[in-house]
Amino acid sequence: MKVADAEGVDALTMRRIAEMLGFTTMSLYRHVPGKSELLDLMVDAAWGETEHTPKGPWRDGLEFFARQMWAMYRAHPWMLQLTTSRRMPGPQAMTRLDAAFAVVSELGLAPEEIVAVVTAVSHFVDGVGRTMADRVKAERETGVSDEEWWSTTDSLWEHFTPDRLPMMTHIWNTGGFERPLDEFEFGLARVLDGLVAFVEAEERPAVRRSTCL
Amino acid sequence: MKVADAEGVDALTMRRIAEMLGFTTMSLYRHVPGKSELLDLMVDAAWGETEHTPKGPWRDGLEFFARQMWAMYRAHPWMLQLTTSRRMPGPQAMTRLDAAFAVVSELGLAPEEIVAVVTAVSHFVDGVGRTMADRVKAERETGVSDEEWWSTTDSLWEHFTPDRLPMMTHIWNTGGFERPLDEFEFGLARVLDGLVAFVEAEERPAVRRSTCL
DNA sequence: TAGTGCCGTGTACAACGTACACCTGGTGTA
DNA sequence: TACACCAGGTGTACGTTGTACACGGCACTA
Repeated sequence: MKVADAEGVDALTMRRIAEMLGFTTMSLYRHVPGKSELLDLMVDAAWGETEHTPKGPWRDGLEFFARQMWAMYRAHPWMLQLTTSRRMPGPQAMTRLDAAFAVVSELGLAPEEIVAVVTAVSHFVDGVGRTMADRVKAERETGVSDEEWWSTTDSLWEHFTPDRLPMMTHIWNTGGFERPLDEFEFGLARVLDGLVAFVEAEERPAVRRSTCL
Repeated sequence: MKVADAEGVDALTMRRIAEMLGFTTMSLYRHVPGKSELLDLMVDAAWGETEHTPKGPWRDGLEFFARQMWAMYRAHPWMLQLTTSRRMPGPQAMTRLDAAFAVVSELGLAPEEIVAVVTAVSHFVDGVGRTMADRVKAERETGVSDEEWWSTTDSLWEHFTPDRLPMMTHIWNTGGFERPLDEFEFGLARVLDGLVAFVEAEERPAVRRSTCL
């Protein structure tokens, strides 16, 4: 995890891990069936580092849960480039999920609704996390972050801006991209507002059941 | 893209592409600098397949935008396992984004707010898409989907359910996992509700500017 | 004392992206 | 007509990856 945090998950090879531990590469396979299982363990270990969501007002609890996830993703961006090869969350992630369920359990929601509420929050955090992780990776790989990047952007800009992207040019010219709102803060507040509206509605809107897959 | 859709992005090797086109592997490098640029092109081509977001009531427009993204991700789940090596969206994605900006542009929002609103929706769709993509990948790789999977799940369940996961067991026992709500439909409605609340508020809540990175 | 696992080692292989040197046929210019 | 040029296709080769497989030593038990 130390390597993945610092140099990205691509730098995390079995040989590298072994070298760092002072053993040979193949010795690792005495303790772990393969690399993907090892990555699964890393992911669950990261979940284990987060704090347990406390009981309390449900909106605060959900917000806490989201912020913990966000902190986790910021500390370990590699989590978002991994496909969770197993289909179920690991035990640590399960524990955290359970606590999040508990927070919304006193609202009299149907069980599917409890799941849906927590899932909606997770999906949002996953989404922000992903673009954050991509940004981190791109910065590490290309080295430079601002000086070179924005200059090339400028030239690109002139290339296809004219009238094919009217709104973008307008936003660009009025500085909307220069001082953006915090994507996580803004989105989280909206998602939670939307959930409040759902929970407080006298008759809750029906939602389609999941089609298979 | 045909290969990636059907067999996953891991099956998409340069040799495979060349073979499919009837040329040798290295001939591809006459047309594309490297694989990652080719993947960038694929991603942007997928954006090009979606329909242009029409003008109209802003909530409908945003919903349309989200549904188009969702359809795109369902058709091309591999898009979500790729790290967009370049930092800017391609021209097709740009065009779609521009149309989405246009939809919310008549609300008198500040430019940063326009960006934030569209970004929030995208992040949510990204998040749902990601877990969907993982599920698709897992099903392809492990072959079986239900019969074997749920049986192993059952045994796992007995293992650590007792009292460490009270809410999960409760939800499990009351069938909350068996007939889940559609994650996309549910979440999208909440996110849009939250955005409506934001837009209609007399004084819009301040949001922290993005801290760098 | 012989047997039985656990744990670490070393070599080897297939698959990947791609660098590099080479060939080849069509086109533009003298 | 001659010739240079070069976009586009070919073939071989290299380094890196995950990991299969055969092997060696150690501790412990019957």
